[in-house]
Amino acid sequence: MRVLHQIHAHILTHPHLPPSTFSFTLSKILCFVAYRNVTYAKRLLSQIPNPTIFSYNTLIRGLLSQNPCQEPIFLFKKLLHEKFPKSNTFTLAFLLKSCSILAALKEGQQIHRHVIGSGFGSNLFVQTSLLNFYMKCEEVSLGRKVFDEITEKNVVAWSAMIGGYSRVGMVNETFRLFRDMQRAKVEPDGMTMVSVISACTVSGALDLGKWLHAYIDKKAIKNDLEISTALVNMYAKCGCIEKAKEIFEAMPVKDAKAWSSMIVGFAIHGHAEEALETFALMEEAKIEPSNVTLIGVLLACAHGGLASEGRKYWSCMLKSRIEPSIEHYGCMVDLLCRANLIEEAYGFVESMPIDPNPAIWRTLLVSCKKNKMLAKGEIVAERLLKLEPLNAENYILLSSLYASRSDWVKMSHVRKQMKDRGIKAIPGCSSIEINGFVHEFVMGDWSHPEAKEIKEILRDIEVRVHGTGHEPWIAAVLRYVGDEEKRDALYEHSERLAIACGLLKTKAPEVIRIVKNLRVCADCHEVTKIISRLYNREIMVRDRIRFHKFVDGACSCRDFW
DNA sequence: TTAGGGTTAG
Repeated sequence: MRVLHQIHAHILTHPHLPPSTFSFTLSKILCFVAYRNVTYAKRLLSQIPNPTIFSYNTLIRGLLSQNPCQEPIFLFKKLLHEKFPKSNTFTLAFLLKSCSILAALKEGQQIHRHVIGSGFGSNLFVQTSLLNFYMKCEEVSLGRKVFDEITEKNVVAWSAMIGGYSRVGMVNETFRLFRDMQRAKVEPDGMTMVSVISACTVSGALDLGKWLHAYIDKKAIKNDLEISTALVNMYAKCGCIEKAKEIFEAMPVKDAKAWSSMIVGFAIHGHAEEALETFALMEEAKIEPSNVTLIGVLLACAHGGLASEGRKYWSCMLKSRIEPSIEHYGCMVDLLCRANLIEEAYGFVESMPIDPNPAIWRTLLVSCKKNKMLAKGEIVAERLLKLEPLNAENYILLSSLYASRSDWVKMSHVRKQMKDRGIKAIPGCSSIEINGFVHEFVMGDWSHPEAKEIKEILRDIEVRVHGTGHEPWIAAVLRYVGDEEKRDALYEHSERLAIACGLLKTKAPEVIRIVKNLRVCADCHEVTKIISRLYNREIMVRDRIRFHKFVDGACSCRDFW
């Protein structure tokens, strides 16, 4: 920067330079400066007489590397208003990038209209930026339309579309497009692979993930830091923590993201000690922990029941450069609640310098319910319902708190409140990958082509589980129906449909791997334990919070979740 | 005379 300042000063003090050289040199300095110091870049731009579009583009690109802001859009409006200099494909691509960062749909669509009007609609860079913008705004069909209109699709265009599908969770579309890309004879690169692996991570598609891993080796795609991190994350989230560890240990270079992936992986598997050992090794390796690393560490302490260690890491964090975020506070509340330190957790929430979010109040309410703390639970529920009056889960929790104390009057009052307000529960959704296809199940949805066979397996499960003396915990079902229907409702919980599908379509010793969008309910947890014993199958369930490994009638979480 | 689009740990 010092040298740049000197050149800048030299130019300004030599006004005899030809105007074109003067402008060109300043615009070159602007290039170097834009990423580092936007304020300085703006001053430079103001010193260039009649700056070309190149200089404006440089500034816009610099602004993109800063915190997300509307400034590129304001700058574009100014250019449009002044009609000079005219924007080019670079301007439009950078602006679309800005809109994608902000997920600014309206502004991006205005730029799209400008793209068409200015005749740049067939420029590959602009098209790729457009499709990426729509996908970041989760406008999937608009993004796909732009993609389909690209005549010469290169690896970047394919990757942008694949990455877009992956981000919005359209797993089967991600894989389908990846296969289309191969058919189109476009070779995927590292970035493409990271996106496809990430889709496996989200959906828990282990077999596809393993296939991709082999594909990377076969095609000799450079197995760099990003790919290795994606693989560590994929194996950990697909239930293979040992394989994740193997890849992680073989990595020659590890950054904070790689370390965090491993730590979070151990944490969600309930391997608290290994998570903390890994964190200690990270510190030894002098890699600065990030905010996510600390979330992993606190998560590990919470799931491992290590309250005092958690407090220790918390106070270390307060002394560090990491600003505790709402997620960190959430982890601490979870940690204290799991250790049944509910009063301490409540005090902690009361003293938070930032407003507690619904998730934090819900954690407290779950604990109050578990410990049948009615008075405290009512206070917590009031705060929660004020913040989030439309979430069915909150009413279900409060209702089961009353149920746990046999307060049927208050329980039915909550149910009525829920009914009057027209609040419906978020449907549970579970998935299972079989032969490269992810089957999704929503509670009570029988649209699966093999629904009849799945129903037969469910009936078999019901009879056999009943034979062990298990009584369904029907208080978990909040519906205005008789007990029999409630029993049926439990048997139609999405994870049971997915487990039944796994039993139908796979054979032992293959592990049945399920991914669920919500937490596993108490009855499903109990029944899955029984199924693992009765059918002699290992069942892995990844719920919203963590992994459960069911083997021979027991769960790896030791019923602590 | 200058430059560009796609990924990555919660």
